[in-house]
Amino acid sequence: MIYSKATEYALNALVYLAEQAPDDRNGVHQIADALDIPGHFLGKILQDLRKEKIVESSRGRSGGFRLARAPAEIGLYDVVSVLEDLQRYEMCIFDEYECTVDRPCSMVCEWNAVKNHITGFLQNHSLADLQMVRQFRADLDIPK
Amino acid sequence: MIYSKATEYALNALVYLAEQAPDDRNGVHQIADALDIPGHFLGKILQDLRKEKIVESSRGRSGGFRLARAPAEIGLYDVVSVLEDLQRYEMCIFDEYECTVDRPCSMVCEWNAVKNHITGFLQNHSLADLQMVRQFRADLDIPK
DNA sequence: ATCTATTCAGACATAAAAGTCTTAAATAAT
DNA sequence: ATTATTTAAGACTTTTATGTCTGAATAGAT
Repeated sequence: MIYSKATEYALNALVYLAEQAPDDRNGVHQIADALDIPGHFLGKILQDLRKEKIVESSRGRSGGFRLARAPAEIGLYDVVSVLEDLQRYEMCIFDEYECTVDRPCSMVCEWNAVKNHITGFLQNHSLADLQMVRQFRADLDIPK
Repeated sequence: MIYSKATEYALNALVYLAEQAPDDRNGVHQIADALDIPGHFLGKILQDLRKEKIVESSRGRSGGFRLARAPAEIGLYDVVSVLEDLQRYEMCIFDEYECTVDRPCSMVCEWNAVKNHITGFLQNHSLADLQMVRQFRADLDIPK
């Protein structure tokens, strides 16, 4: 993954939630155990996602997390931007300078196309797309 | 920058060296001062680059660093791979699984195209290209 | 009402990245 | 030979990312 562990865990947890019945509450430990990722860390990540209205939670005995809306309505860009500083990807490969269309670097530096590709991918795909990928893999028994 | 500080400093330092007379020795402090980056840290980075034969060094009174070959012969992939684990970029956006052409993920997941774009950029460009970018910017007085 | 499972919130701990410092070894100039 | 300058190497510190723990708040079950 080119992003942090937090983003990786978030994407996996969200796909997990997408695969459950839409109204089911899923406990942090249930998710963490199923995905084999650190439970308390996932808890913090889910709280961040909750603040951005990507998941909903309820406390108490049968509490847990669920998606705040349908997977197709949850864009990857929105998810990733919760946990990553995507401003980084607006910088030129060369250094910290910003690289925009009205600056010559963007003409010379094809890096611009690369970073637009990354950002575009995130903007044009949703959780539903990721979910489909995982389903394909499961169907074909792609090993860990 | 999507890469680490070390990579950023390395690219800047190498472009700096490319702009000097080919046989000149350039001291770490001279480079670090010119680029306003931490001197001792740069020293370690240059040692890593030396071990990979990207720069040469000589000790003593009029010692310093210089490029081991012409800028056009120094590929960005070679430089970046010294300081980054580029294996990361072969992983699927979804998780740590490897995503290759003979696996279904690569057909569904356009992420594959994104990461090939990144890797391809590095493989198809050299220090000389970066140097040209910097020259353009300097000529047009692009501010910091 | 009480018990218990659960999230919430934040403090705490560990690991990795980034940066600093010190000392040794090499070499050119004096 | 001595000295000043420079890289080489590694220990050390700081900062950020990752991960853990604890206790309080909440709400369903009994």
